Amino acid sequence: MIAANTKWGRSAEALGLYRRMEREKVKPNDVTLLNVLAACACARDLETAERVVEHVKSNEIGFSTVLSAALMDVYCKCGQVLLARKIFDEMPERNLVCWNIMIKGHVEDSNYMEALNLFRKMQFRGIKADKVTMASLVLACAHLGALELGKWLHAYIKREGIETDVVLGTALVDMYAKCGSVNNAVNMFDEMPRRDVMTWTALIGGLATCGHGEKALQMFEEMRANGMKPDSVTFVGVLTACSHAGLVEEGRAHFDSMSALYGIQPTVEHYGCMMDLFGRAGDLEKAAELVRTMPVSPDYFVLGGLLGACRIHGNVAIAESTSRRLLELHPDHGGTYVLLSNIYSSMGKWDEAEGVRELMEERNVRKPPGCSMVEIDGEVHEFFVGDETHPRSPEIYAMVRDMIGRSREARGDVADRSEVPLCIPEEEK
DNA sequence: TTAGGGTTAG
Repeated sequence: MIAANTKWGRSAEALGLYRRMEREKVKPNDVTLLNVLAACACARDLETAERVVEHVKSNEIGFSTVLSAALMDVYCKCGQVLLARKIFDEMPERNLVCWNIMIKGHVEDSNYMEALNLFRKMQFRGIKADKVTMASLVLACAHLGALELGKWLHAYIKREGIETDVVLGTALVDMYAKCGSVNNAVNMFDEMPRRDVMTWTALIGGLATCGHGEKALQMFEEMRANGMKPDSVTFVGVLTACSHAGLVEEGRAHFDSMSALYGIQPTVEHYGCMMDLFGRAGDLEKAAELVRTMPVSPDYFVLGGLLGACRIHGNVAIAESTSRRLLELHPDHGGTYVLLSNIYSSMGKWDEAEGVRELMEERNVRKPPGCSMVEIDGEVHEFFVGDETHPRSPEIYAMVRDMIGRSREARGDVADRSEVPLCIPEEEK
């Protein structure tokens, strides 16, 4: 009963059954506890997992490889990666599943380098990776923006004859799109023999954020023509495509079709996209009105996005009311202060800008420095804003200068590329 | 009866 409930996504019922066993003093065996841990992993229930650990210890059941793996997975999913890693490091025997759980755990913890490190160790020990290992590693590359590494993983998958099923295929589509390689994402998508909603959604969202809004909407039409039903996440991609491509009316129509045609109720994410749609298009009043009237309360993303739009379009009034709300919600978030102060200073309101900086000082709020990662020759380098200590800094700044120059040229902002500063000016650090 | 992988707004 516990296994079946877990399998069908009813982890609360599964955990309820385990509590009932405890009450009725029915002794679980190792298989019961394994299933309970699987339910804990689904429900992110650390407390019950700790009760299972106590039970294993006090009843001389012992931690088999499988039971330890299940526990590691609970720890990873509950954000306790170090606890999982301790079990992993102390295990007398590790099979492929253990490695896969730990690699995914590090990826979820944003520790992509450690995930890739484990993959290296795995190869060193002669353990063959499978499609599950690869999906996690490809995801790590997607987060890092490590295109060359991602391409290498793709080649490795082909060379080792690892099956590219719909999950791994979707991960590759997503990785290529997140690394900005639209052609590779589309090619991967075309190559796949089977695609599901997530595959289509990954491509649509990827095209949208890479600046191919029209193509994303075209794929959305193709998706529907293929009889594939979009879900709530698909619409986030569709609305992103509209806002990035400046297609206000299309965006509005798609937003309305969500509930009318598909019975999908818009969530805060979708309202965020709509706010962005109006904000990017320069209609700050409409963006602000949407934030005022939306049926779900706007979160940090929505309000922060509105404040960002105010900076782009230089709207002080809406910026002030929005940052008031943001500062009430998150008084120790440095980004809000910096953004508001930059809005003031960009309009020559130096006293107000200084006032915000002083408030920040008073409240002892710090803004963590912005950080970028750049991949050169398959190696990922991390740079902080104004960082000149990295040995490859001059090269990176030259690249950034060139990129900014090109985008300004494309927008017609600056004709002469030499006007773009080589280093980030002191005051922006 | 038995552990692992993919899509989400500024």
